[in-house]
Amino acid sequence: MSTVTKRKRISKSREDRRRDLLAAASRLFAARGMAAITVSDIADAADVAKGTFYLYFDTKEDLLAALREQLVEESLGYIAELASRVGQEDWWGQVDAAVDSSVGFLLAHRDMFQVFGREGMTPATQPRFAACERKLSETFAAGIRLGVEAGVFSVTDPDMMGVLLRNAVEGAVLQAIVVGEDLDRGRLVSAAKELSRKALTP
Amino acid sequence: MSTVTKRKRISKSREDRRRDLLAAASRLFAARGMAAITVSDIADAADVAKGTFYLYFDTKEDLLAALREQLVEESLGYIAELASRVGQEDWWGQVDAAVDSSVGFLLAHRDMFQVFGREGMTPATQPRFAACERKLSETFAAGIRLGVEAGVFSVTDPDMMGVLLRNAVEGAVLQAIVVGEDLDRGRLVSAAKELSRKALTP
Amino acid sequence: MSTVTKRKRISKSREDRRRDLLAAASRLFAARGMAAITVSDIADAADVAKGTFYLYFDTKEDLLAALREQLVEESLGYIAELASRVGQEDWWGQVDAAVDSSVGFLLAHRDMFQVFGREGMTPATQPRFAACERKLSETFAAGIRLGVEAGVFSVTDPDMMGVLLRNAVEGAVLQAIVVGEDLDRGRLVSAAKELSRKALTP
Amino acid sequence: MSTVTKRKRISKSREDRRRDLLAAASRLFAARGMAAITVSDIADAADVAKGTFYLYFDTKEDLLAALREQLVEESLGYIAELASRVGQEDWWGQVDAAVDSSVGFLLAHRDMFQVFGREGMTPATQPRFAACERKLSETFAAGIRLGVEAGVFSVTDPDMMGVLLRNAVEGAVLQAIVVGEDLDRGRLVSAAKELSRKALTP
DNA sequence: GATGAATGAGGCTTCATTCAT
DNA sequence: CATGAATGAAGCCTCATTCAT
Repeated sequence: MSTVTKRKRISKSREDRRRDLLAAASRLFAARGMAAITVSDIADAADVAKGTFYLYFDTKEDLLAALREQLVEESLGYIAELASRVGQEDWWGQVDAAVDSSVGFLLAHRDMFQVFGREGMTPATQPRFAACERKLSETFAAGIRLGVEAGVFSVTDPDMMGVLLRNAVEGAVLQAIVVGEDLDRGRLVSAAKELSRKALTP
Repeated sequence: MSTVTKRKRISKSREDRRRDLLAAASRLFAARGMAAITVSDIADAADVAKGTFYLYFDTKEDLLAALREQLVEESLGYIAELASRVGQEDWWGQVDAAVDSSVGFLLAHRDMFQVFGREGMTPATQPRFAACERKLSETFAAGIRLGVEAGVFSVTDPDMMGVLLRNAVEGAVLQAIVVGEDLDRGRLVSAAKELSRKALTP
Repeated sequence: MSTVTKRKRISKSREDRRRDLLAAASRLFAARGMAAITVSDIADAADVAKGTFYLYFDTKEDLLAALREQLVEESLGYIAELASRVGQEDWWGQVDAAVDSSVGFLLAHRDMFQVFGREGMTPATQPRFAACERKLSETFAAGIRLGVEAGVFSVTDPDMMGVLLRNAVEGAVLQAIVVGEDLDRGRLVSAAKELSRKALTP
Repeated sequence: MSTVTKRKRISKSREDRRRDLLAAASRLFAARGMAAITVSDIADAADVAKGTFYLYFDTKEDLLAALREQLVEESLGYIAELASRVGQEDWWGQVDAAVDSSVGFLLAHRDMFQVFGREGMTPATQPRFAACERKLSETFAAGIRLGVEAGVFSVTDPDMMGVLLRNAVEGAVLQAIVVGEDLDRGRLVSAAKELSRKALTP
């Protein structure tokens, strides 16, 4: 009598299964670090056999890429949304909204950022993210520049200020996520708004 | 396989050897990512035999820890230095100085930050760094608090503002380092000073 | 992974399906070598699902055996035909005919010989073929012996000469097949006839 | 208490170890067929750890290539030797000598021929051997042609006759090797000489 | 019957670590 | 001390075979 338990064969739609594997992987990566996770672990967590993994991804690296792509995709969506709001009437309201949505977005994808905010950004991997970050910074900068032109904001170097503000908020949230400490979201958002407003005030 | 190249037996002081290995490791990690570097690579780069590596470090993880400790140590030194300047007469000059030295410190240790800013911060590893970051934020916050008490600065939430400002500068520098793009240090420093001053201005 | 292509459910007679699979297999084996071909490849080439393969063969080895048996079967038929002509009046005509039909048979089954002339003849597999080869050599020898008794041929060791002549022709044809070079059939047949005749001449 | 037995670490010269591995591999391949043998089997048979195998060969395929090359090398040596004797005075003695040395060479390398006479000659692999066989046939043909020019031999198509005679002897020996039956070397050699002499006789 | 997603044993390969020289 | 060949655990991936639909 052995302890081996046979798995029930369950067929799922291709998309579902793929999602399961991606979700299992990001959960494990976030919890224990990419280097520590094997394909077996991922398959087990997704409740499929090891071989099944390879029905959905060519290699382990392929899954990584997919995870990366997923985050990039959603980030680009978020950036586009952000950009669409730029240049409306209420300039200071926009600043607040940008802070709010940034924090919201980061927290909504904490797992992914925990993974890629760290190990994922290997020399081999970062170009995709780098482009994304540049775009985000650029979006911030564009908003600031418009506000300056409209005579509402006043900044010496809008581009660099965009980079700094983005990193202030992003860094603070990620730090909290990675460290795993309880984040007082309210306090963070308030302080970030105060910082942003002051930064853009003439 | 592999081609054979004989090495001359060179005796160095224990400390020198150790330093060589650490330096080789951080260089390699920064260039190609931790996951891609083997003990062999490190030994080769330090121009010693693989076995020699184990005369200086118990395990590969041990070297990692040493590298980590090295960064933490230097960071703590830097933080202490920063702290020693807090509370002097010239409040705004202190702000500028903090920005200058932060950027300087980060750039001086770019390799290490490139390594640990990414993959090194595994769930298993971060507590040491976390403590360090907390200390740094706390030092910033202390300075701000004193300034507020002195009636020079005005901030609603000094602690959180410390975190935000630290991340603004640190994030901007690290982003540049990781991405490898040319950083216009002058512009960054100027913008960071502008941001810091505005943030603390009543 | 892999792109999905739906197949139409086509019902064929059991024998036809089996033949399709065998044909597909021998084609693939001949082209790319047995080791490189998977059950999937065979199923694809026969335009059926992988599972269908197992409705016609218990295992991959089972198909191999069937392929082997097929070749053995046809070889035995050919040998029987050869044997039936032994002992007729025109002795030298028989020699020529044997050469002609040998070359013809080998070329007609080039694929199979290309497969089994090589990898198929694993230690585990050859006994079936060995028996076949022995029978063929024996048939040649019998013909020679009769000719000797009839006073037409003259050979010291008919059995061994049968083995040698068989291998001369078979080897030359197979070499050409395996190498894939253009075989000048006419030249080969002429030379083989010259060799055979001289070998048996007093 | 477990049944695990530790291997004693024994260092050997690079060449010796390599030879051990090649020898172990060809022995196993000959006995059980290439497809059935794993790197583990080879390492075990050579009494080294699996990892050690990769200190001497990049991949399993690399060992195969080395084995192949070894056979090709020795074959070329043998061919060169054969060629060096062509065109001496005693024409018929040369014929006998060629038969003798052919049989000797084949038997001396039975293991290798048993391996490569079969599975090794995969579509991917044969070009190297093909060139070798062509060279051998060509050497035979050259000898025959010279004899014809000298007025000693008489053959219609020396090239093709070279191919046929080579295959007669080679095939007979290999057949015996592969099948594993006891070969009466004396009878084979005698018959082969008779065949060769008759083939070249005017 | 037919299908192809799912399974998991087993092969190949890497690399941290050990140890005889 | 230094060396680097040797070790073997462990990871990635393939593919023959099964089975729910």
